[in-house]
This record gives sequence, C-alpha cells and structure tokens, in this order.
Amino acid sequence: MGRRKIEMKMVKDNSSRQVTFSKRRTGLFKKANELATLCGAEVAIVVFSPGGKPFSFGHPTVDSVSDRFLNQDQEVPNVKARAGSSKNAKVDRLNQQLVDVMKRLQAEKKKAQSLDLKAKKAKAPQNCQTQIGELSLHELEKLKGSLEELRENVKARACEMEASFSLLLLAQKPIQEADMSVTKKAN
Amino acid sequence: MGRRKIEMKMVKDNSSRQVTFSKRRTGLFKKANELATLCGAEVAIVVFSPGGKPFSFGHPTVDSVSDRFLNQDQEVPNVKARAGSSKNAKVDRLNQQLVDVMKRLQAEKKKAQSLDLKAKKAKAPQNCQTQIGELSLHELEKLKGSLEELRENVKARACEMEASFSLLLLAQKPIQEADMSVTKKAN
DNA sequence: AACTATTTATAAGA
DNA sequence: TTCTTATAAATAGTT
Repeated sequence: MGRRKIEMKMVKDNSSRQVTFSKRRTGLFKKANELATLCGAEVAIVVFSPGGKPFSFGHPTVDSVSDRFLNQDQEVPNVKARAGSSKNAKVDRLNQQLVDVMKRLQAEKKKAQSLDLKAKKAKAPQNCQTQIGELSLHELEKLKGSLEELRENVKARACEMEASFSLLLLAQKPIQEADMSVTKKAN
Repeated sequence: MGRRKIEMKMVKDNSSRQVTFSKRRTGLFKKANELATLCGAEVAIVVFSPGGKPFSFGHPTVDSVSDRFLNQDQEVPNVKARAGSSKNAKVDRLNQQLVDVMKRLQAEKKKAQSLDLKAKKAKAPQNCQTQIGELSLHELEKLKGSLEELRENVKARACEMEASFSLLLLAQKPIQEADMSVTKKAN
C-alpha cells in the first residue's frame, strides 16, 4: 500500500524488514484501538518482532482479555446434576475427586499466605549454610523482587483455579454442598 | 475510511456496530497475517465482540505466542550468585522459601499423577442403570470430560511453575545444589 | 453480500 | 528514525 504493490512474501532485506515491521505494527495497533473504541470490543494483541522483541496492545488490558479467553472453556459445564439420592458410583467418584482437588487448592492457598507471614516475621532458617557473600545489595533486591513476583504468581494461579472449581461445584450443587466454605467469586 | 469520515466514538446503533465489528475484525486479522508473513513475526490476537463472542488469530498459534509472552518475565533473573563464604540471612531466607515452594510443587505434581492413576484404575463398570440419578450417559461423559480437562490444567500449571522455579534455582546454583533432584527442562 | 466514493495505510524515497 | 508523497488498501454508507 504505497508507492508500489508488494508481494506477500517475507521481506528479504533485513533492514527494510525491520522498517516494515515497525510501520505495520503501529498500523495494526491503531486498527485494534479503533475496533475497541468503535465497537466496545475487548482486544489483546501480542507481537514478537523478527528480532524477538515483544510488543503488546490491550483494551482494556492484555491480561484481562487473555484471562477471559483462557477461562472460557472452563466455564460452567452444562451438566445439570439433578437432586435425588442416586447412588451413581461414577458420579460419586468424580465428585470426590473434585472435592479432593478443591481441598488441595485451598490448602495450597493457605500455605502461600503463611509463606508471606513467615517472610514478614523474618524467621531465620538453620539448615542451609549458603556461601554467597559476593551478592551486591542491588542484586539482592532484584532477587527478592523475583521471589515475590513468583510467590504472587503462585497465589494468583491458586485463586484462578479455585474460581474455576467453584463454578464447577456450583454447577453440581445437588451432588455436593456440605463442608466446603468456598467464597463465590464474580467472574 | 469510506464514504464519510466517522468519529472515533462508540457506534450507537446496535446493528451497525455489529457490522462495523465484523468488517474491522476481518481487516485487523488480515493486517496481522500480513505482518506475520512479511516480517516473520509472531502474532496473537484475541477479540471479544460487543456481544461477547470470542475470535482469535495466531501465527503460528495463539497458544505458542501467548506462552512465549507469559513466560518472558519469568526467565532467569540476571542475578549472578558468586561463591563466597558470608552468611547472609536474607539470602538464606529467600532461598529456603524457594526450596519450600519447589518441594510443594513437586508434591503437587505427584498428587496429580496419582489422581490420574486412580482415575484409570477406577474404570470399574458398575451396572449401568440407564436412569442413574436421572443423569444421562451423555451428561456423564461431559462431566467426566470437564473433570479431566481441569485436572490437566492443574498439572500443566504445576509444570509451568516448576519450570520457572527450576530456572530461578539454576540461576543461583551456588546457593543451593544438594538434595533436590529436579529434572531440568528445555524451555 | 456487493458496490464505490472516500479515507487511511503504507512503500519508497529523502 | 521521522517526514513526505504517490499509490494501494480498507471501509462507511448505500443497494
């Protein structure tokens, strides 16, 4: 679209390929923004340049859109488990598995929380005598940041999974309802 | 772009908003495809229409691109832990936490595996009473499928997290090396 | 779904 | 990289 029509093949010259990428990435993101604005649509784009650098566009946010996308097939399965005191072994088994996993997830969540507490209390471990003297303060800070990020990640995923399972359990209310104090979340 | 210039505001009329969405989504995906083809870039797009329906474009695949994107900030933190013999309490603490979480994740993984085993062993075909609790066979299959999907999801996420932690531990080899038989994975 | 008058995007060049 | 400009492409309004 310009001075000449170009073939839809990989641009050979490395330099002009980079130029083309920049221009077209800008154009793509602009179009995406217009689509979101005009239509009230949610849009997420992730692009890696030929050089491997990541670029992204999101409306409202890459994360929110991709979460919505990733979770869509985990949404309530349209299985209507009617009441009745059926003794279906299969269902019982499946249901028991669900409850088990649910409990494990909740336990996982609590552990994550207590990890946080421990960190704040600054309890010193005894067993591993590390040999790291040469870490600069700056490097330490970075390491700490990484750990915290990872810990948050674990917690966040536990939450996500918990939400999914909550929905699933909800869909089967008649089968299992007791003894799980699960806080329902808006999706 | 067309008969008239339009304001960059949400299109009010519901019907024409849907039309605009369709046209522009097509255009956006075409542009994305051209970007990928011309520049050898990786592109992933997810869009939700105003009506909430999901559409996606990916080159090579939405999943591959989003995985690459999501994992990028979990890559090896550039902390070079050099040998030394100081006892740094902070590092000890952080390191211990890492080991703890690592162990928990491995335990989680084993549990997931044993869950799988149980499921396979438990294929006991009890008398298939056609009206078991009013759940149709079809509905049962769906429920089973959902459960398996969710279980896979849990395992996959455990794997992901484990990989991240492996990398982090690797980056700190001098800190901790003993007693964790962690299989390294290609990323 | 097709048609076009226009507006936009952009390839090439500076 | 940023700008300019000739031309290709996308698309708003229409049928």
